[in-house]
Amino acid sequence: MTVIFSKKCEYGLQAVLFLSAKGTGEVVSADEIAKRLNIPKEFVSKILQSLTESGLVSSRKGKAGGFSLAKHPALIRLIDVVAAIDGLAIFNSCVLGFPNCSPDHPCPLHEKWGQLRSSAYSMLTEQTLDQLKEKTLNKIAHLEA
Amino acid sequence: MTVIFSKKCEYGLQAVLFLSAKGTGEVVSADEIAKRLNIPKEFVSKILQSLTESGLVSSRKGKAGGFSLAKHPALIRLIDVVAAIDGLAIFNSCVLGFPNCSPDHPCPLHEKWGQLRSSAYSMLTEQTLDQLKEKTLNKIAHLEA
DNA sequence: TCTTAAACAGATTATTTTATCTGATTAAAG
DNA sequence: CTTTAATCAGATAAAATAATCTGTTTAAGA
Ligand code: SF4
Ligand code: SF4
Repeated sequence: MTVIFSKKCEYGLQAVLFLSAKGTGEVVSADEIAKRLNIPKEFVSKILQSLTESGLVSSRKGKAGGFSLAKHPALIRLIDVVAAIDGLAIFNSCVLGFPNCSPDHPCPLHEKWGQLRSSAYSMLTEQTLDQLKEKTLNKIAHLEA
Repeated sequence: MTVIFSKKCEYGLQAVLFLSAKGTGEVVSADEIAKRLNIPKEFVSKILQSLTESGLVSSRKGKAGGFSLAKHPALIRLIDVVAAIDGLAIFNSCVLGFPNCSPDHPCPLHEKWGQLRSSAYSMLTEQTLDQLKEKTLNKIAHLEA
């Protein structure tokens, strides 16, 4: 198998997009998130807890508790979520798994891959949650299909 | 962690690049490959066996046996190796892990990610082993560093 | 106050991926 | 013909990732 983001990170991104689509202040329970996104409840709960520690999400305990975004969606970039969960190592290491990735000792794909890597990084840095609200709502609406 | 290719695939690509750098006909033992690339011998051996089944590599048993490319390096594209090991699912599925990836029900990143995905695919399709010989040799030479 | 529903913390299990082992087969070379 | 060094096949072990469980704390609302 080939993967870009870990499951943790995928779920984290989905959940955070969902929270932003719900509205900035709104508190949503892990249970609802899990049901709407069809992902394991306990798992997404753990992930959101860790994002709470990272300061991207805030949580409220007790009945009617749940999670919400800790900042305005315009201030949360996708890269922030990725950095918090998977880290940024991928943007600094070799596609081919060779050690010592650097322009001094480039691997055979350095030139071409480096460009893609930068593009991906730029994309994740430029995209903020608010920009994706419309599309997120649309995707979630058709999720059962 | 975040990954593009599995370890299997990384090692497979490295090994195949190494074989091509060695010269088309030359037979190299798994032992030598493993030592030069600093990867587990038994593992790379298994991987090359599977690539033999796929028809990209050919093998010779017995003393002085080993592996060599089954075709001219100009005829082996990187995508062929990836397809044989990791498969092509990544080029057909959602970065965010949403189900039902398709232009009909695009996920929030579809537009931007789709472009990167295509670029990556093109790159792997265009690059053949022979084009990377020089750079591979150079990388391997500095591998200990 | 009591019940209920939530986050939270930490342990545990399950699954997948990565790596190793064991023995069989094959072929080169003395 | 025997030794040696290799692939190969299949089982096994180790590590990482994904998922679940168990119990505690917290707060809302009846
Ligand atoms: S191509 Fe070279 S420099 Fe680029 S990631 Fe691979 S090893 Fe590193
Ligand atoms: S962006 Fe949409 S269409 Fe593209 S991979 Fe993700 S779900 Fe699929």
